[in-house]
Amino acid sequence: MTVTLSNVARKSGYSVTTVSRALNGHSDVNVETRQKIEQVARELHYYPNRVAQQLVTKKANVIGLYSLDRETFQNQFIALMISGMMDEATRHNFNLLLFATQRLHTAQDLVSQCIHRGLGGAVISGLRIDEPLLDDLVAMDFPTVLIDVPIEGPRATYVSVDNVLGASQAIDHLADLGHRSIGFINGHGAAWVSQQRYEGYQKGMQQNGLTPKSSYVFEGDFSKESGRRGAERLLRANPEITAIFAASDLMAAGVLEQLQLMELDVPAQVSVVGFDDQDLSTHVTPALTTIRQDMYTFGRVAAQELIAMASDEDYVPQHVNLPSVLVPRASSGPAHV
Amino acid sequence: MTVTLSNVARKSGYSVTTVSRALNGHSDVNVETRQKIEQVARELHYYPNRVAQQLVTKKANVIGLYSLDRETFQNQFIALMISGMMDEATRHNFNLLLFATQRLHTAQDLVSQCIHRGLGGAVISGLRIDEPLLDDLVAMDFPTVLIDVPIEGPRATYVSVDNVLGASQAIDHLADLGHRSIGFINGHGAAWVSQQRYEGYQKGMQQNGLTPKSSYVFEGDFSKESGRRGAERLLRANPEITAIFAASDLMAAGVLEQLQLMELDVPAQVSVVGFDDQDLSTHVTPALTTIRQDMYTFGRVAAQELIAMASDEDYVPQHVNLPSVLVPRASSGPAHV
DNA sequence: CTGTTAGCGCTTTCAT
DNA sequence: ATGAAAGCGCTAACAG
Repeated sequence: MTVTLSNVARKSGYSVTTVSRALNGHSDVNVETRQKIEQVARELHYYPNRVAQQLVTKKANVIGLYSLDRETFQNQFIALMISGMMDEATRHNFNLLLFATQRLHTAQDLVSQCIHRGLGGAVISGLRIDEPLLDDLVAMDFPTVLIDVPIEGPRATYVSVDNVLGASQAIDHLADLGHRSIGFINGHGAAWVSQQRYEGYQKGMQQNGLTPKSSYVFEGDFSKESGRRGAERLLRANPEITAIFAASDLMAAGVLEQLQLMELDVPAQVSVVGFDDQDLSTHVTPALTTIRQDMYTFGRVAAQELIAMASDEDYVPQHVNLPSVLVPRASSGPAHV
Repeated sequence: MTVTLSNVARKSGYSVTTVSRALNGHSDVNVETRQKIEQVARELHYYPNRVAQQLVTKKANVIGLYSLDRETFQNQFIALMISGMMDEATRHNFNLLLFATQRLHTAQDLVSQCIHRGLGGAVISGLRIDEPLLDDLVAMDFPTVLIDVPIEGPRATYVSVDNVLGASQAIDHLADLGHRSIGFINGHGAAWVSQQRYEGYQKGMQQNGLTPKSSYVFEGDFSKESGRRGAERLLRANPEITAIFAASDLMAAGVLEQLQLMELDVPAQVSVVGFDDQDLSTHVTPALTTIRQDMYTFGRVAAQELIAMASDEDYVPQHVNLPSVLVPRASSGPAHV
């Protein structure tokens, strides 16, 4: 049924070894021999059995993506990342294996599983900052790239934007528009990015001569509903607020919804800025001003680092800081007087 | 470095064979022996090498997803499907491998590649109805599940909703609200679903005693922009139109945008109905009335059929018709008089 | 340049 | 109930 090397060998009259070398482009094969063999291989529709290849070379041509947060998986964030990883993997003749899991066990188990599945490395997304196995993981000599978790080691690195900068860009933008009372709706504290964006909010306020009051900050959980609730709270407690910065587009969409409910015009009465620049930011009304992070590139870069590590023992992984870009749209405008 | 069967064998004092059988739950192993072996395996953090397993059993525990349309990949449609496939795969101890490719070569090549990569079967999404290799593919004795392409064979089937019904449900809903002039913005004709939804539109009109004029139909391409353009055309050519049914939520979002531009109130002046029920349908204003198809379940069911085929030579694949459900929201209302 | 031999880690007859 | 031996399809020394 399936065509193997020895089929090609028999039909071409050469040994399995020679056929293998010919097909793998080794230099120690006669040109004519190679051509004949390639010809036969084509006729027979031969494709190397990757499984057998992998078993013997122990060189995995597979990278994996672990997505820890199931809900996360369903939004565009991860879809774009997968897309980027896929492109990069394809380019290097790697395959992409997907896993979703609620929780990771020990780092050792995780790594064993990966290795035995033939993975050359794994991207892990959705890890909480307080995840106990984090430290073990970096010590593990297994190529790992983390998304939005600041970990570095000889075989581990991470990809992120500068979230402090990103958040302060948002505040700068609003301050430039004359806003002085700026509320902040953050994601849940277990995410590293939340801590960073909070820091960026503080920094942004300060560098614009504004004092961040603690009542200006609401901790949401990245969901739309938490954005809605946050806007309600913030505005009820601080009627002077003229702008809200939400740490995700989805939460910003919730803010928009709540403002409409409260019959507050955006941006005439309240300006709103999100974070991510997912598609939904152009679907809502008004279109969201937001801080863009390019998840497709996250995926590409993560895969790139992983493949480099998997292919070269000595490759030293690089932490990659991707740019965060302010995308001004209709949801932000001059502060009313 | 990695723990193998023979490590466990040596440490436990049994032969590789026995250890293998013990760990695989064969009945011909002494209970105590099994316990001892399991104990050692646990201590050593043993995990079976899937690659080796696969090579010898030729039973692939991997299924693949081919996504043919790159743009498609980036929307929620495919992300939810992946999520569903992943859950189902995990449940059955299968892995999920991802591929994106612009075009497929011959069916034979596709299948060879899959087999040599160790795939037990593949889900293919984004195939055009006129794809030449379709016929070969079903003849191929390789487990295949197609998404939204009506193909059936001994080892092939497809998953879809009844798109004719879905579209007619949309028209029924609008007709019930008193609309008589209903425009239709379709997806591109190369998609099977477009043909079906067109048929459903016609049928829906007729069964409500309405005559579908050809000028009421616009062929878009599933993009938001084409929805916007469609609304513009339809309304310019037929000012009497009071409702528009778009064959995707994204196009419906474009319709909404255009109507706002034209200062037509939704739903007071024009009602809008979409198709899919993606998240964006609740992000737009007003929230979209739409025909829901559950892509997560698409993924689960597709994986299920695939795994059943891959695990059992004799399993006869079932075409699965998932329900389409009208989800009434704010974008549709009574026809104005 | 080409072939012989060995072995990756595992499962599976076939004996015992 | 357990073990010895063979082999899945391939690559990698090592000879010649």
